[in-house]
Amino acid sequence: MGRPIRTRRQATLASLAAELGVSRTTVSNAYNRPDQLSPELRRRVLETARRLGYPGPDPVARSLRTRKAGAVGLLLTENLSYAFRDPAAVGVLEGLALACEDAGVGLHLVPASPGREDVAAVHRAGVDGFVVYSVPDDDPHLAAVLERPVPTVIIDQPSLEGIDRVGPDDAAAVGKIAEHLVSLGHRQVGVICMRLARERNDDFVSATRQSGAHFHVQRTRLEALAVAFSAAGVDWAGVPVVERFDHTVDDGASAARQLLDAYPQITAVICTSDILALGAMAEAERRGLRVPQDLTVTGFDGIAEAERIGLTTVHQPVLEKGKTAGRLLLSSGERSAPKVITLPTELRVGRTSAPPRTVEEPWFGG
Amino acid sequence: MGRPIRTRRQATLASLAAELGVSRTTVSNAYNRPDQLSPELRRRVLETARRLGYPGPDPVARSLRTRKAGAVGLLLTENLSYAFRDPAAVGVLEGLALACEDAGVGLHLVPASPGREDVAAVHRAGVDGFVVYSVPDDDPHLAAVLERPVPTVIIDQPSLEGIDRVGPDDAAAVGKIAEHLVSLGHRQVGVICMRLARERNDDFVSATRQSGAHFHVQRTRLEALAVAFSAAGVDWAGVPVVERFDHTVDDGASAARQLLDAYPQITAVICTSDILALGAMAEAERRGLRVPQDLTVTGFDGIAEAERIGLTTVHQPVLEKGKTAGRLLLSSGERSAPKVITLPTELRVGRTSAPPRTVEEPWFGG
DNA sequence: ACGCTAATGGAAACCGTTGTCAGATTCACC
DNA sequence: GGTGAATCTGACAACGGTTTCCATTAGCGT
Repeated sequence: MGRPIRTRRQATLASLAAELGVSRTTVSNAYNRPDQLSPELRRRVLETARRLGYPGPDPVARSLRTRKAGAVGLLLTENLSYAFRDPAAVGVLEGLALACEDAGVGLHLVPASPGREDVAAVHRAGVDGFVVYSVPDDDPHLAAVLERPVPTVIIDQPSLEGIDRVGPDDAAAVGKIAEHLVSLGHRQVGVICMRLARERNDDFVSATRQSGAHFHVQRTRLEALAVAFSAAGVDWAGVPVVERFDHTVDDGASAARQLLDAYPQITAVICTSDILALGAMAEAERRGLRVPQDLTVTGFDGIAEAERIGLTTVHQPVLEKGKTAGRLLLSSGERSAPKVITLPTELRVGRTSAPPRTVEEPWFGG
Repeated sequence: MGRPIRTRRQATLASLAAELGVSRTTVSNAYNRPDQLSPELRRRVLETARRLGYPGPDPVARSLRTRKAGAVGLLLTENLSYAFRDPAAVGVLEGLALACEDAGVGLHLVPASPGREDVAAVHRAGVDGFVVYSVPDDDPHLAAVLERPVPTVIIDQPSLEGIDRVGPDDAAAVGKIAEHLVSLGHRQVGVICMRLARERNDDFVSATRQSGAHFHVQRTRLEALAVAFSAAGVDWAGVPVVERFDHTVDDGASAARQLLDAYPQITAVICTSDILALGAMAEAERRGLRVPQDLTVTGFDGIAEAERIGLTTVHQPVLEKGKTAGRLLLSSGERSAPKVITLPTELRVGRTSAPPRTVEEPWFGG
């Protein structure tokens, strides 16, 4: 047996029909509408197809004719590794893939080349719709997607007029963390966050860069922290924020180092992701700080590893996020009003947060 | 501004040409060959396109004509979550995605519906090639892929005639683990492995099931273990092997429980993945066994979390695996002989393996 | 003025299907 | 053997582009 040898020219539906002495319609029906022709003929068609090495109707031609690509596009952040190394992002991906699988459609990862502003890939993608996840709000790829005449759902992005959207209640979630820390007595805190814009800045973050951040989630979280701490009487302008462009445990560690070197009095490190928090914990250990006795560390996302080590974090339903987006997109038939879906988050207090050292004595000056 | 309102019928290249009073060729050239028409005319074309809300040439029609889909298909195991929850699999995915990004082509995840034997998705995928990863060797989807007249690369699969293949030197890798354990003095070992076939079996594995496993990697690893331990004088038939269909930390834990309940004398648990090993460690802790003093645990894959906790494991270059497969596929121009690429692995001894308790005394009865 | 070359735009074939609709064939049944 | 119903089949027109020649025009040196 073995696979058919691919000689010169591929067989087509037409050539198959000619070989059989039937019309193209009949061959097409043999594949797509078995009830439209006799079982006997169908058997003959399929057998001849096998003999001729005809692989069945060409998917592209079919798509053109039916105006259905059978796939949805996913536009991810420029840096793919960023997405794949973050379990939270992978969770979204998984949820989306599951929704697609349920619907029997493919998931097409659009190659959004980082360097060149090559939007062509967006134009080249044969898809019936797009999901856009975690790209900066000024990304040209996003603009290109919006120009395509197909339904689109955005995840974790600022609202766009007329576009479906799904995201967690980020502000509320961050509020829970802040409230937790404030109630524990922390007043000297530092923040480690992910990239805020497309330009690299592995350093402390100025106020203007904070408020001008192009990554919606990060901006929202920082703003919510500012609000919550200000409300608790902490001067937000005095709270150091360290940014890291790449999103790895090592970067979290180096950020923590930078933060604690400059502000040793800090009692709590707030990280805007669990991955960064893992790094912060490693750095704490490296410098002999006990967590949580000497230093409180919090994360964000609620990834599995965080749970295993007991990280205090805010859990968000990443799988649901992807699934919901997928379902929203795939169900977008003749819906009228665009939908906005907000998913719940949950504070999970672990073993990495405790009152600050200086508060160990019950009375402290106020 | 806002996005163009999609009234009745989409503009097409033809309608745009008519509006402009030029030929379709010219409009097409405006997009694809700017050097073929005057800048002035091109500007006019593009501007009119914007005005009419023409989103540029239809990708599907283009693909049909050019016979290039601009995407490669990825056929994953039936159960998507299985793939996404395993950092090793995600690493492969990442590598593949990176290779695709470099080449500017999309990555199309084929929805291989678990239940129904719905091979149609494979036929429906408009792609220029396929990568097949971690599917059982009797999977109908795999057969369907091989029937498509496009190049294919398989990862971690048994060799197929005429098909490019990339995989780690699994047998050698396992040999290193076995050798390590044997040299530490372990003779009473147990094994925890992933699913061996498409039918669920969350239980001990018979010899026939072992040798008849349809997942190539798992079968290879078990066989290599058998060889290595037999060579060391251990009767492989007496070594218990527990299988888990799902691939989660919890499943690893439950497998370890089942194993240790039945064989408390075991001194080392060999897991065929790090994820399972993490579960085994959790179970050891639960029953008060110290690792490695009371129990040695080893994994496989070398995922990041394993490294962080110091798991003894075999590291395989998962990212490279995906990248290599992608490059192989995308470079398959007029190559003659199919290539087989074997990637190196490396034993990483961590803090979870040590000599067995009973060997603490230098002399022990033989 | 004249021919030659380069630049520019156009006509038509083709990519491989699907879907519609009308016509052909078969068939059971009276 | 006639008749209508049921079942198949075939012709043809899209689907929305790309690409290979060709034709025209413009530029230019002499």
